[in-house]
Amino acid sequence: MGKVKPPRVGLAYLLSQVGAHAADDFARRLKPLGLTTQHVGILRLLAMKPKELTQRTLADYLRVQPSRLVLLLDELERDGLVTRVTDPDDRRCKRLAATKAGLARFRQVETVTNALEADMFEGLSRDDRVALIGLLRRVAGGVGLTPGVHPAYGRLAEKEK
Amino acid sequence: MGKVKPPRVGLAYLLSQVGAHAADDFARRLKPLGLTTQHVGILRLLAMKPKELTQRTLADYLRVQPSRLVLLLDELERDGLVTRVTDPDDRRCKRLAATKAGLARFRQVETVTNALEADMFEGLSRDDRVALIGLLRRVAGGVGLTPGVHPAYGRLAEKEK
DNA sequence: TATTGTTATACTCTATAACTATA
DNA sequence: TATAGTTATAGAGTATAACAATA
Repeated sequence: MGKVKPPRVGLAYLLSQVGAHAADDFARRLKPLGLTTQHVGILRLLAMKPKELTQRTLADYLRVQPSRLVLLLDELERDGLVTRVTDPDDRRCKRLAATKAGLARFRQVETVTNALEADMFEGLSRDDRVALIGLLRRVAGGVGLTPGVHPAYGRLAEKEK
Repeated sequence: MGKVKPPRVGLAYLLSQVGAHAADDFARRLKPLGLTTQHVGILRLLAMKPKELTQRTLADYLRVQPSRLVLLLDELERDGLVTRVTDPDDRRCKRLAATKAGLARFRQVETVTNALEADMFEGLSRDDRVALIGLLRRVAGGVGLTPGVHPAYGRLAEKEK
């Protein structure tokens, strides 16, 4: 069945392959918590308790379609993790905030993340990990990635260039 | 508009973020060639001129659904990059091969890849790149990734575990 | 008239199962 | 009966445009 020799691939491929594995593994571990990576991206920001964060601001930052954000927030709100409150000063806007349950759920996510990293980088020493982080940060900075904003959110990146 | 402070993220997140960027950038550069990353995954294997490669074998190796592979091969065949020949010994099987045009197209892909890597890792020295490759290979090996098989092909990875 | 959030719609990608032809 | 390839169908994700409420 498996008579196929592995082809040679470059650094970018390797990076994308390992990165995709990390994302898949994370998504799998998130499932028992009833969350997707997109939910977590939202919770991660709301957990910092930013003031005056509206759906529009969040959509712009994460590069999600506002219409997509509606559905994601519907789910988070239904589970009691997030609140949407109409702004009294501008009744068009809704102020977003994480609930206590939302913050607690996010701490669970952090536990999941720690477990993932422990497994995934088991073979790497402390120094190795520091070196890897440093190299990746330099690449990320070089190509202009925003810290904490995952490209998978909006594939509109294609249009920007 | 952008009053959001960047949250702290870990190594796995950084990896997935940079990896997703690499994949997006590659897909963007592939578009003028009329190919997707999935097409390239197939071409990459066929460019090694393996003997007796059938659709079933390819699907198992790449972890694509056979039904999905049909469509991908339809496109590659329509563009004259790949041939499907019914095996005379077992008329159910089709032997796959890259055409001359297919091999030429794949060389163009390699040029695109080189350009991508030159841009993406511009800020890294030769030694940095070697170090990064080494670290990533160790992670890839540690989590059991198959060289040259991108997780994005089959999301059925979720079921295996 | 412009903007926020929402709804409706279409399109792509993936997954499943049913079908055919061969064995 | 089992397998290789194909087709059909349904589901999730994404994108666009249209819409109601508010400014």
